[in-house]
Amino acid sequence: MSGEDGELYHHDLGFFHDRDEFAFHDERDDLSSLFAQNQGCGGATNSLQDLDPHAVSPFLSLDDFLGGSAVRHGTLASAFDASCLHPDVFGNGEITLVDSTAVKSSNDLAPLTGCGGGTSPVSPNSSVSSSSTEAAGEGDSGRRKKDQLKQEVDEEEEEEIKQLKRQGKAGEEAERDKAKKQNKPRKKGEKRQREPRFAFMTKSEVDHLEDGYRWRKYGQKAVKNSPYPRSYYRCTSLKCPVKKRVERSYQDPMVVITTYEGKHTHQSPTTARASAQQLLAPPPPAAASTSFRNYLLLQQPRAPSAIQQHNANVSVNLPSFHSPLQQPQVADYGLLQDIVPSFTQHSQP
DNA sequence: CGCCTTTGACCCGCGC
DNA sequence: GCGCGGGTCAAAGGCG
Repeated sequence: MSGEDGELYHHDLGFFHDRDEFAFHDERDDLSSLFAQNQGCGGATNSLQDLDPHAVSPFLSLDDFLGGSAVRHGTLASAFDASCLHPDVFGNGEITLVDSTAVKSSNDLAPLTGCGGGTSPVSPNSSVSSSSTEAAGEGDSGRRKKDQLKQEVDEEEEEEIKQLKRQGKAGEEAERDKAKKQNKPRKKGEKRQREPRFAFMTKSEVDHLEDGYRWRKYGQKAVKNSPYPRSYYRCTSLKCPVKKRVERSYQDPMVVITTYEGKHTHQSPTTARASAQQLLAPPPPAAASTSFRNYLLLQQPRAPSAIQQHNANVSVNLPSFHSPLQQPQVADYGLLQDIVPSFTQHSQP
């Protein structure tokens, strides 16, 4: 991330930095003011956008991120009990703070994004989430272009590799050729679109949060102005484009910032298992209900309040979210069901 | 053996 | 044009 993106990040850090004002805040008053400050996140005021000149592009709502599946915003808002604090944590988007009571594990979080994580245990903690799409902004345009081109090229390259192999070229060599080519833009002026992103802040001692998917770490970079490195993960599933970045806040080492990018093109292993189980037997009525989806259900009746203090010391509301009473659309089930396998299986005690 | 992490090198875009 | 920083690649090594 460089250039504007970096700037964005720093703007965000302006928020992030200020742990006293942003994440896991303890002061209700401050949160209130914060919230008031940030109503622009889909609301009428765009103070944050004013703060951040780059954050002018259309936000990607959670709906958008969730593949257009009409996730009930109100539900999410309530569930996250969070407000949009900044339109662009890692681009342009929305942030939600997640109540610690909501997030017993990353398993509860990531499903929301349709992306997911590793296998490490997770401590129950508060989180912040943010959806974003840098495709809209100029922020990461460079990398975006590259990625887009890379994806566009992938299929062609694949064909080329096959041809090369047929021509006697070693597969490995062909792969390398492909890799090299991937870094070269195919056409001038063609803009690469970044996958939608969705970021969480999670208070956790564990960096890599379990979210039902399998990930392979493919890189790690030192983060400027931070003693903590940023790790890059990729979904191990074949042809699944989802990536995630995990970094620890240097302001609050307990805070892990996880950014998902892209949508899974497959079921999560957890989901698959759950589905299989469902086929075999009806879900237990009181199964361990730590699923985020479960939490969503619990929270549904609640109106998205601007400020609600929780254990996590975060409060929020997503101004852009619809009322929780709004009729859920069919799609409500679509991606969420995909990503939160246990949702329908865990009934309330 | 397969999968994963580590890590240095590399590429690219952006700002100066 | 250069340097910086973010993101990615891929070889090497570890682990079960």
